[in-house]
Amino acid sequence: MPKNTFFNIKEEKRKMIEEESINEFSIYSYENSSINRIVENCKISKGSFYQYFENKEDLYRYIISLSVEKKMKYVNAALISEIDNGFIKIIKEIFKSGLKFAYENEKLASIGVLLMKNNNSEIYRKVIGQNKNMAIDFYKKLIEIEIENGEIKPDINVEFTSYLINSMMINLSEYFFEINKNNEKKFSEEMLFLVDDLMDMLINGIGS
Amino acid sequence: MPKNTFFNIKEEKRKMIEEESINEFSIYSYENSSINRIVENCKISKGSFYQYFENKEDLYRYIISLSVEKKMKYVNAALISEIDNGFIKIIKEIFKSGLKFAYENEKLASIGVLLMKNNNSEIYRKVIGQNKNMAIDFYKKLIEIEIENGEIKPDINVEFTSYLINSMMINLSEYFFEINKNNEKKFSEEMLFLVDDLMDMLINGIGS
DNA sequence: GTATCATGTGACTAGATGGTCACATTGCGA
DNA sequence: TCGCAATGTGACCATCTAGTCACATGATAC
Repeated sequence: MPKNTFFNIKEEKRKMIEEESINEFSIYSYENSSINRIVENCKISKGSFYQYFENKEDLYRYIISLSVEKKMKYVNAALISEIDNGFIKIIKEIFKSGLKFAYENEKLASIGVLLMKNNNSEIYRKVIGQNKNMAIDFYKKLIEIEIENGEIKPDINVEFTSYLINSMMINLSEYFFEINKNNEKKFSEEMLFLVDDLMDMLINGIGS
Repeated sequence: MPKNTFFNIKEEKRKMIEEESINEFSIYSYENSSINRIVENCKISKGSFYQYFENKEDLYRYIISLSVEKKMKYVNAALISEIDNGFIKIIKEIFKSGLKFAYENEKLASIGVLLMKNNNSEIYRKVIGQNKNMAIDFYKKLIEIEIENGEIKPDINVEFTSYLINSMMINLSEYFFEINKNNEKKFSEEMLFLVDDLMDMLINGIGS
């Protein structure tokens, strides 16, 4: 966590540091990011920076925590409202809220994507660590329940399917970013139809 | 391309340099890899290295070309033998040959994975560049043909589905690596069943 | 006015990096 | 044995990195 000094400085300055850090980490991976660049963009001195944060990792973890906190606000709302409505509805809402988060917090989302991609790095182990399979395990439980309910084929490879759904969520974000980048389209319900397409594919397949 | 000198040196030495470079790039991304480390591991001098290669990029492109060439040998064989057997069979064989390549050339495959992950880096643009969507476009054509043949639903999102299949191939490799790492299982036909599972999911869905 | 303490500063360190270059060694043909 | 060209070398350069530290400035208390 940042030192107390960081929370004592003027809010304007604090926001500036947060903003520039988010910007840096949304462009560069942890390893390739640069404290020098951040302090230069913030127009604060190196010495000041190290009075606010223990080190680079301290700053990174703080920024990640901001991102996680914000994303949780989106996803939790979806989870709570759909918890009793079965697999498809829950997954759909998780995906949609994930997309919405990514659209409304492009840089924070990008930081997450970069971290997830670098899943062999030391910082990944440190930051994600034992929570690595949290999402996958969650999907696994949902699937198992739905198999019992007779909604999902009992002979599918649950482990692999959970992994795949998790990957799809990540891929979906990337696809979404790519479309958004090229087309300059505004985010709309139309974009969320992608989620419906995806879930339809997952449940019913593409074969006719 | 490497300079002529590189192809003049003793084969033993050349193989050594190739091997150590493959090792380095399979662990570190292009940006994080180190020529210093490579020459140290090869026990050649820095000066020698720069008599073989123009620069770091030159070496990297060469190693990538080795990897692509080898992978093509696997995939092309599959393509040629299955070209007339329809979408499912072709995709299955591409996936299977991809897995086989990854298993038998773990480090080369890892280099490819690292490059694909860094799809925002300068080196990605340089090396992959305009071939970025080659695989996706290929899947797109296959799907369109199969829609005409009545084998695939005509109302699916072709663009998105192609993208997804491409992602699946990448995810599959990663999943495969992860399983392989943890279980110390030998590669077997059993592993290839994953591809069958995946394709069954794609065609028929997981719903019952 | 002075003492004290929090905050701000940027030159500096040690360790990397990719790449260069003057020079040393080797091999080979005459 | 000489001469020349190909190959090999590692100290060195400029440039980057994260992190430190002696000092400067500012604010508050008395």
